[in-house]
Amino acid sequence: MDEHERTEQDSGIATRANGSRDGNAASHGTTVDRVVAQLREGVMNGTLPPGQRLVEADLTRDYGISRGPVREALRRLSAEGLVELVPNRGAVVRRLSYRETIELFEIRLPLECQAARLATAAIDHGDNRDRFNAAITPIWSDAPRRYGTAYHEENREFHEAIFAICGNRQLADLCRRLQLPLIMLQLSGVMTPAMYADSVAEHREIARCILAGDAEGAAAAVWQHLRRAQGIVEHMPASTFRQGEPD
Amino acid sequence: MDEHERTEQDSGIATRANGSRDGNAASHGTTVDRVVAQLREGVMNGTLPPGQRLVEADLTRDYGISRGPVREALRRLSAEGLVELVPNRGAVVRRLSYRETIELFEIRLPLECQAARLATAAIDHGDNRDRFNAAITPIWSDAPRRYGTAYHEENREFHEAIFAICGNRQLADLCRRLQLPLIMLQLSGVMTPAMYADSVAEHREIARCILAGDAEGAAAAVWQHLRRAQGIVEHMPASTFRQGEPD
DNA sequence: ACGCTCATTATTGTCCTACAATCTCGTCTA
DNA sequence: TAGACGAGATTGTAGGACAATAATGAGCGT
Repeated sequence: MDEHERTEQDSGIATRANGSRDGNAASHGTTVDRVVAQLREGVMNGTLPPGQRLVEADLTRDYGISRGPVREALRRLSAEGLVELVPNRGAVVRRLSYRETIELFEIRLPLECQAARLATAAIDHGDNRDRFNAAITPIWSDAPRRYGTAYHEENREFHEAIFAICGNRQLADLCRRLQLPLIMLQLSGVMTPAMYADSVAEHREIARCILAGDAEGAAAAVWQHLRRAQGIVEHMPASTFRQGEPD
Repeated sequence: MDEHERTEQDSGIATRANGSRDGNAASHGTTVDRVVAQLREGVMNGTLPPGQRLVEADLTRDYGISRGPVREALRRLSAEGLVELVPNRGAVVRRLSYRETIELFEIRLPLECQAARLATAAIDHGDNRDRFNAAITPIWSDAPRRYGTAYHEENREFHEAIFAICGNRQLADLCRRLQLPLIMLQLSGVMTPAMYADSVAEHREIARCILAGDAEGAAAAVWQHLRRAQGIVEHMPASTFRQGEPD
């Protein structure tokens, strides 16, 4: 249902087409927060495809704000890794090269393992066990998984459940930022039902270890989970990635 | 007028890799780069102590530039973790709480282990072995270590040598950013000669594993190395850290 | 004296305009 | 055809202005 009806404006910025699922940011945020949220949303839901240029002048017009906040929003998204800033050339929605994608997995692997370890250690602090159980209920469902973004969402929420109880806010933030980048979206496009099944089984194993207090088991399960995902990415068509690596 | 852009994601820029070997921004960098470099320098050498306020108006005056670049420099340093941005209050040189410090170690641990693994795997690519050997020669010296910043520098360069050959630029950048934060500086103030000896011995063990191709051994050695450093930090006086945790 | 409200001040957030610096691209020339 | 060149597009920076917000301190009543 999301069309490519972006042929009217120069840079096709999603003015208001998206249904702003996270309306909270718009409420008390500053102008910059609002713009960052909207641009992020646009990138995540595909309205702003990788490689799309983000011209300051267009953004000031589309959002009705001045260049100051626009520039700051772009820097912030750049720090998040969602857009790329080229000196004197402006910002474009980031497009990962094959190598960068693998590099991100090499970072996520040990990091999410650590998050799983810490989550296991903290599972009985406060109401962590209850919150964790509540957050991961979907993974126990035997209903067949829906394709694409639907499962992508279940996956994201499962990992988020781990970050949420790991007790290390900086680690959690870092993991979230590394998960954002759009590989996941592209990933959901090439997954087969069998792959979904594998993924769900791995989620269950991870959850089992965490709930049982087996930190190293959880870490190993996360490692295996991400390695398999990395394997899928490695077999994606070259056209998925940005070409022309330096080096 | 010309309407041939934005047809797809091939808006031309995507293939433009960053050609900037950003060795040192001071040379041909933009205004912002210059300010960032100077402020970073000030934070690292103690001219700007933790907690020091960085008021935009003062900086515009001191550096003779307008507010735009000043603001951008502060955001960039904030992304680096060197300054803290408080809404409507401005920027202050970051001061880590005890908990934040521990959290950073929990991130560095698995990350630097991974860097050591990757470095071991890449030790025989290109001239990595030669470069690595050249960079770590100081650790083999039997001369007694000098206190304080002198050893701090040797330590930093040793870890840098690992990052440099690990083959994962994003991981290396991340590790560097996590090392920056000023714990290390404060750390060098409380170390005894025995601690220096331990640290050097651990460096040698790490180097031995990497050169011998023992990835897991190197990872384990890095783990132990950082755990010991973390142990030292845990026993530092409370006054070292920022008080008053949010939460 | 004490605590509270309220004006004052300091500082950031945003807008505006303008110009310099740099990049892109089409055209013209040799 | 290759290369120089110039026009247009876009970012980088300057400078001034005002609004929004948080810290400060004075005055007030009890």
